[in-house]
Amino acid sequence: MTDTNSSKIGKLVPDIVVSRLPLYLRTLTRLQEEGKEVTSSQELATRLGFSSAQIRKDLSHFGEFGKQGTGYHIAFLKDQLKTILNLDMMWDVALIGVGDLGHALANYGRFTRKGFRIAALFDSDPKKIGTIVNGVTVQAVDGMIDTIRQKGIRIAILAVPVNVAQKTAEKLVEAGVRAILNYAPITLTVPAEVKVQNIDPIAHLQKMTYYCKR
Amino acid sequence: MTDTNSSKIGKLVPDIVVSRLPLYLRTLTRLQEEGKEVTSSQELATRLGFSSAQIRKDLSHFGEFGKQGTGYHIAFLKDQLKTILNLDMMWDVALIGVGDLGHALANYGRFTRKGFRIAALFDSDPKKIGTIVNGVTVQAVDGMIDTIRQKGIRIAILAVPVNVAQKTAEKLVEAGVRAILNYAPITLTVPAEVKVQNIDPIAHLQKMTYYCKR
DNA sequence: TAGATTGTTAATCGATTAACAATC
DNA sequence: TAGATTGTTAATCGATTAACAATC
Repeated sequence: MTDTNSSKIGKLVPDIVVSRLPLYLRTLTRLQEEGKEVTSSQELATRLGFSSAQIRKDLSHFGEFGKQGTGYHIAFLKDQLKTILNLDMMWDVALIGVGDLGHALANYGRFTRKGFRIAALFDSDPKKIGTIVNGVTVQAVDGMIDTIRQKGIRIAILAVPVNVAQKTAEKLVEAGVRAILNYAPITLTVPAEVKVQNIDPIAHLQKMTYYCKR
Repeated sequence: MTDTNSSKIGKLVPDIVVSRLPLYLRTLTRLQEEGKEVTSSQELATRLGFSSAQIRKDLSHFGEFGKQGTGYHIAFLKDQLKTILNLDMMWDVALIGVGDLGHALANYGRFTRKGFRIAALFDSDPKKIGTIVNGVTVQAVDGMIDTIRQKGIRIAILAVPVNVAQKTAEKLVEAGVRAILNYAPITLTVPAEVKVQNIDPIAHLQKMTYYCKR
C-alpha cells in the first residue's frame, strides 16, 4: 500500500476520522515546537486523550506514514496530513457580518498563518460599508454574490444575526460557496454538496451545565 | 415511567445524547417564535437534519414528554429540557483573556439572555486591567483564583493565547471551576471531573477543505 | 372511529479497541 | 539481536434506525 495522497480507492473515509485529522496536525505542530522530530501513536494519543489504536487506524485510511519500532517522522506526517486536507495552498475566505464577532475574526491572525486569507468582508449596515478592517474594505451584502463569484471564493464564515442567517447562506450557495463556518445559532438548510460547520458557544455551555449539578 | 427530572436510574445518558439537547432546545425556541405551540419528532428531525427515531430515543432517556397522535407541547418540552440541562438558574461565568475575541465574547448579548452572566473578566496585560468592558472591570490574572473561589464561579471561558492556556486552565481548576469553554487551539489536560469543550475555527475550516477538492 | 404519533424493542450499522504478526 | 512500534484483523462496544404496539 503506497497510496499516500488520497484515501484508499473504494473506501470512503468516515467523517469522524476527517474531523480528527486537524487535531493530529495541531498536535504535531506543537511537538515540533517543543523540538521533537519523531513521535509515536502512543505519544499523540496521550496528548489528545485518544487511544493509540485509534490514531493508527485513522491514519491507515490514507496510507502508511510510520516505521515499526520508530514511530512517525513529525515533519513528514505533517506534510502528508496537510496534503490530505488540501492545506497545501492558500484558501480565500469571505466573512459576512462585521459586528463584534466578525471584527474579532477579521483580526484573528491565526487564519492567515494557517492558510486562510480573509479576502472579502461584507455587511449590510451602511455605517460599516466602506470601513477598512485589517486591510480589507467592508462591502455591501448587495454585491456579495457577484464579488464571491468573481473572486472564486469557496469558503465563507457566517457571522450575521440569526434572523438573516438562512437567507444569507442561500446567497452564499448561489455564489458558489462550498463550505460555510456558521456562527449563527441555527441549523442551516443547504444542498448536500455544501459543507457546514457550526460554532455555538451557548450550545457548548449548555452541554456542560448538564454535568454541573448544583 | 414518570421520572422526568433526571435520567433513568442506573442508566447513564450517553454524552452524544446530551450534546444534542441544546440543539433541541434551540429548535423549540425557534418554532415557538414562529407561533407554533405543538411539534412532532418528525418536524424537529426535519429542522435539524436528524431522524425522528433519534429524537424520540434521545428524549426517552429522560422521560416521556409527548402524546401519541399529537406530538410535543413546545413550551412544556422546553421547560423540561431546561431543567434537565440545569438551565433553570443563572450561571456566573469567568472570562479569561480580554483580547479581540474576549472583547467580542464579553459583549455577546446572547450569553445573558441564555442564563450565562459574565461575572468576572481577567487579563494579564496591565493596559487592560482596570478597564471596563460591558459593565465589568477587568482584573489581574494574579488575583483570579481568589476571586473565582470567592464568587463561587463554576464555569470559565478561556480566551488566552495558546502558550498560557494550559497553565491558566490549571489555575481555574484550582479555583474550583468545573467547566471550561476553551478557545485556545490546544488539548487541555484537566482532572476527569472537569468538563472541557473546545472551539477552534481553524480545525473546522481544515475539516471542510478536505471535501473541497481543487 | 380513523389517523397520527409516541416510546420502546430488536436489528442494523458503524466506530473503537485489543491483540499480534511484521519489521524497523 | 532485543526492544519498540507499526498497520491490520477480528472482537467488542455503542449508536442509529426500522418497525410496531400502544394510545391520544
